[in-house]
Amino acid sequence: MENKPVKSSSKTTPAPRLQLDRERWIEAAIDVLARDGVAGLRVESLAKHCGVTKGSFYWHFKDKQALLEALLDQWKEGRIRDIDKTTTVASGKERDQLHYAIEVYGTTRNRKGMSIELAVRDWARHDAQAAAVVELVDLYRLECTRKLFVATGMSDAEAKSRSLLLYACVFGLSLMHYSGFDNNLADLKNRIAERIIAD
Amino acid sequence: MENKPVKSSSKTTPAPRLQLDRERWIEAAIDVLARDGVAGLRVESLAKHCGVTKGSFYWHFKDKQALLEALLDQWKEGRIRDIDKTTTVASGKERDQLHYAIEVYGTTRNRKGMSIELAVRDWARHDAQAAAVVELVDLYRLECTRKLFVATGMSDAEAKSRSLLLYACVFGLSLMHYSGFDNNLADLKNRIAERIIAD
DNA sequence: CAATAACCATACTGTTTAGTATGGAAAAAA
DNA sequence: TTTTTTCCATACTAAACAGTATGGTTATTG
Repeated sequence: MENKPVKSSSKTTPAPRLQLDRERWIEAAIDVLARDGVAGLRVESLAKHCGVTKGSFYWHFKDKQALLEALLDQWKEGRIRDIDKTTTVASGKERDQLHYAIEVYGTTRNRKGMSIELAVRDWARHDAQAAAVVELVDLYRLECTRKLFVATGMSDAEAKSRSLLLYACVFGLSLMHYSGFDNNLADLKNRIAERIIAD
Repeated sequence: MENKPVKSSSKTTPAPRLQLDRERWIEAAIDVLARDGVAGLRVESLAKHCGVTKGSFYWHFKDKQALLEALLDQWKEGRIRDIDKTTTVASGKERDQLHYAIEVYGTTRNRKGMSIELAVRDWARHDAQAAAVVELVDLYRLECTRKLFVATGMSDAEAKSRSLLLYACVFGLSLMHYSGFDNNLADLKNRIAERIIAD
């Protein structure tokens, strides 16, 4: 049926090509996920996007559900890594890092990442597995920034509320259409960041 | 093709049944929208949900697109009415009303309303028409709460940033899975609300 | 009552899916 | 080189879907 990538069934070298090709499918799927959401994830169009037919797909994956699960897993791992990287900082620089955490998600360079984020969250509204992964990632995120806030001298309760406020705001902003609200959005964002982080 | 509801084609009484039945379809569609999102809106299942067949649907609507447009229009009108009701308040009570605006969306009683909100916003990510409606509603909302913040004595720029922060937080919170983050979520929410509203 | 319009069911068409069965090419192993 | 494994194309099935054509039923109007 499906191939366990790493565990080579024969004796000598574990063929690396297997996992690479599977990764290729997942990467393409993430592209589609970012652009069209889970509802837009169709096996045949995905195969077309990869330049093959779905005969290939059903060799690498048992069914569509298997791809979705691999997708969730991939996303989870990537997020954890990214959160670690974003919230690990030298002592004393915590406040700067919190500002950075707010800004990263707003930049156009991270547009695709936010699209995936929103797609997964919408997915989680109708799928228990996706919801579980989102919850895990959210709790990890909240915990990491909580520590940063504590390091700036806040009480634990206050740090928790700030941590929650920070991510709620980041995701909420990406959900809204406010470009016409003001002609100095940079100033607005600065004020918001200050409000979230400052004492 | 399609029936213009109010404008009665004959002479005497404008039959009220026409518009009522069309409303009935739209209401059912909003139910499905809240539960399954736009992708879950299928003509036949919707008809089943109404206890009829799709023969009825295609009498009331030209096609699926016509229903979607009616849906957006209905949502827009409802939102504007609700925003007016929520942000119109006696002078001096503005701060209380801002607190109320935050709380309403969080209550379980408004769970369906928030589901629709999120469904429409996800819809807007792939559809220009929906995006335009969301932008209109967002700007209206932001403007209304901006006035409230100004009434509490803030500068215009600060009021704008608070207004944006308020709704970003409200929608962002509904997007996150944080119930396991703390065992006193009420305290967390109170702190957040204070942070958004207080000087 | 007769006739017209409003409303809906049934029975189609065509398209798009997920998934299977099978065979064939290419590479690795024997 | 022969054989096996890997990998993919082609050709199906079955179901879900949007939309149409048509006829029947109920209510409304003349």
